Amino acid sequence: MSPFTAKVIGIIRTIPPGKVMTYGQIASLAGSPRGARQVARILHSMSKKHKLPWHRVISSKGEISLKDDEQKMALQFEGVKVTNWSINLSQFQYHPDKNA
DNA sequence: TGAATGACAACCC
DNA sequence: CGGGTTGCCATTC
Repeated sequence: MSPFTAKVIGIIRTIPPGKVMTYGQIASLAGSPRGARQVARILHSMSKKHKLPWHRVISSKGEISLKDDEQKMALQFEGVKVTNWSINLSQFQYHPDKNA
């Protein structure tokens, strides 16, 4: 467990319903702008052990990676329009408040 | 300790 | 615009 991992988890937990974040964005906020893959690995490995809203984490193209029906339905339920596994980032990507 | 992996991202053709 | 390849970096074996 590295500070990066803990930070990534913390960031994911801050994603509000109806919003999504990309791996690269999360990785960047976590301190590793190139660590998008680690974010993916963290989700893959820790999501079950943590109560992370991993379904709000998508690829930079605004698409669901797993193409999991549960994830898609969860997002739609929160208000995110998921069209053919794609999401309108400009409309649903979450921009964290630097003021926090 | 060293090598391989991976829910990605960016670049090139 | 679409498809394929390379780079990145922490985690895992």
